[in-house]
Amino acid sequence: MGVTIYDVAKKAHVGIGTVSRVINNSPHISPRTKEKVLKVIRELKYQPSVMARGLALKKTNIIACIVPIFTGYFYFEVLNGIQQALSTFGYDLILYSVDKAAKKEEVLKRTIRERKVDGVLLISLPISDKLASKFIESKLPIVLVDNYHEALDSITIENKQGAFIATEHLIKLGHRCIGMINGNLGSLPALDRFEGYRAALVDHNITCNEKFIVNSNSSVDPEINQNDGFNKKAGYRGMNQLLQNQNGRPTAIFVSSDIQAVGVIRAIQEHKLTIPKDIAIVGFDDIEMSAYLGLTTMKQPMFEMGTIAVNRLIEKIQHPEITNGAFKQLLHPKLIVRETCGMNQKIMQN
Amino acid sequence: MGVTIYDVAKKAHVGIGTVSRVINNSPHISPRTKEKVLKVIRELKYQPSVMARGLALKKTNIIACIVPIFTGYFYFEVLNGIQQALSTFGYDLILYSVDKAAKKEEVLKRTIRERKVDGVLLISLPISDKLASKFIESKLPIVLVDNYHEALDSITIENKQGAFIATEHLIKLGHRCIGMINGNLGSLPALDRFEGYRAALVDHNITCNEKFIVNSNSSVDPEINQNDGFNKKAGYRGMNQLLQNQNGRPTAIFVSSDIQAVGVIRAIQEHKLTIPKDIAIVGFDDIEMSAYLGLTTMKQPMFEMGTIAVNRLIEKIQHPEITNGAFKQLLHPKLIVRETCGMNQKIMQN
DNA sequence: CACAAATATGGAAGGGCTTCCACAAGTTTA
DNA sequence: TAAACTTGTGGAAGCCCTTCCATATTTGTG
Repeated sequence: MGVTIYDVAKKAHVGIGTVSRVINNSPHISPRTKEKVLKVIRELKYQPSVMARGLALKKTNIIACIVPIFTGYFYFEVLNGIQQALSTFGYDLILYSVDKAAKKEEVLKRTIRERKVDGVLLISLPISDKLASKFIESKLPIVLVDNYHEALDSITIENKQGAFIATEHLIKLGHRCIGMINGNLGSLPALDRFEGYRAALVDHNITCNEKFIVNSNSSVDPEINQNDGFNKKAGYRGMNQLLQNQNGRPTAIFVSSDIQAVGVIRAIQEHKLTIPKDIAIVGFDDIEMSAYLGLTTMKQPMFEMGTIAVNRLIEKIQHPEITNGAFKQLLHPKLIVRETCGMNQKIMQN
Repeated sequence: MGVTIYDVAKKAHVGIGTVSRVINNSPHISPRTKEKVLKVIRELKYQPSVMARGLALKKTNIIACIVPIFTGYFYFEVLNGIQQALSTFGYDLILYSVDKAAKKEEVLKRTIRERKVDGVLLISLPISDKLASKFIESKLPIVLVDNYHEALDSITIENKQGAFIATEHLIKLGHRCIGMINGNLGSLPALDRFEGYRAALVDHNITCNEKFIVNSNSSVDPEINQNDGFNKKAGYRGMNQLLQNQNGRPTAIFVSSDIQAVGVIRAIQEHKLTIPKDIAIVGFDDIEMSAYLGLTTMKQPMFEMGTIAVNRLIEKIQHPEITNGAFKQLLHPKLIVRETCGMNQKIMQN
């Protein structure tokens, strides 16, 4: 708040370069001077100015994290992983939450232009080819989490495989009439999960009834479109829609996200049906709440996704020569069996 | 990424001061030159360096937001409000999530020293007298949200009043044996809510049975202590504890947070009891999920808290002469009646 | 029309750091 | 003992802005 490197230099009877070297742990400095300078720094409570350093170094020690307008534990968990990893590297996190695609574009472009951050983490948000190449050109490191682009580094999970496992689990439990409640097919995860679901049915020679597949494409209700349809309301609406079908109903449903499952469960209960007796459910994500709902689901390693992303990003910041798009981490979801699939009665532990 | 104010000045055949004035909308500039400079800026895609500007101005246009390690919609909502308000002012948000008290101290001290941010928002986190005066002394603006300190500005909600209303609602529904499941009494909100609960009972001449009051003080389980006991597990454990009581059970319970209520509901269901028939519930917070649980609760204006906090903080940044501690905004929670209290059968709308 | 006042503009200084070059002092080598 | 390296240190220059002061230009007034 006033004490600068000059004050320290003067009081320690050394040059500013020496002080700078001490701060930055430069090897070419004698232990004696180092100690002397350190002492003065302590006395004066000197703290280097982040701004000045940033200006000289063209580095901010901040990374930007762009998330959809967050309304889900998924982002919480991922952000927690990011935070934790980041702090071990001494980086700070600027958070941008964007509601609509237009704003996303604007934020991304601005981060490139402004150079306020050393790197960017883009969570669950697709990126256009044009913007992707802008990033490459600008040499601003970026890592995608839970989304994919050919030319950029990314961390994704095996959505298709996960959906396959989830659906197969229901099949193995004897279900032959399995519906799916999905998010917006325009999003990659939703599409992949749909394909995995279908593949499992095909694999087991089960014809899937198109009537029992609901996705939340282009609803007029903006709330339902939020987050690519991965939200409670979309689940609630989807399930109601499915249950209104007069030609019977499925005995089991694969729901493409746990958050939707909350709405699905609600809808089922309102129809006076019982889970899993009347309808069994498997979700996807394993958000914190899922254990309390007894929800069988595919667990995503969310926290881990965050830490992996940070590690890669820091690596890229430190080694700018690393080529973009070489890193494609694929994580595997894991089946967590609870009650809604009808296999266990109780797994909650106190 | 290279084009500076000098490049613009040269190409536009003006001085750097003129360019600076154009960027900053200084009034003393002729429309002609302004247009000329603006044109060059566009051509060169010039973007002022945040760092350099920060150095010259001693301003970063970033504010820090410190939250408990977030695992609750409450913070989501507040953060959303903050984000939204901040972006209208052109500020960015650095997020720090702290797990333990020691880290909180460290983060706070660091923000003061580093001067990386123009202001601080402290969410749901108590602050020591010592640190509070350090902030005042440092002239770094700070606003507390969901917590209180005499000497600092704060936005809190009427916890006591809210708890009173919630409890009274149960009383009015005919309940006479009302328990409470609370967070950690060491936290102000928990204490206030407890007082409100008791005041309501006293007001209606109901003696409260100490056996039916459970709080999550100092559990050995760190998970239960997290977030001052406002978490699912604490609710789950608390309810189980209450139900193990051999001398009967209350007919209604006031739960001090919706997130705990999730655990409470779970525990009740596992005991094969029905809500609200066997036990009625009223929560506190009205997190997003509450509607889907049919949970009657006290709604906190979370989003609004965020925006109010930002407005005040920006005001303080712009007018450093404003005295600290003069601003004490008290918001009022509102009763949202759903099903768990036994009053309505269904309020969910599609 | 002359001169004062208002307005517009250029650019040096300053903000606090890192880095590089130059040089001093100490050490090794032939 | 001189020459050739090492090692440690000082401080100018550079990073890119804003601001202030000096100067140039325009406008207004009697």
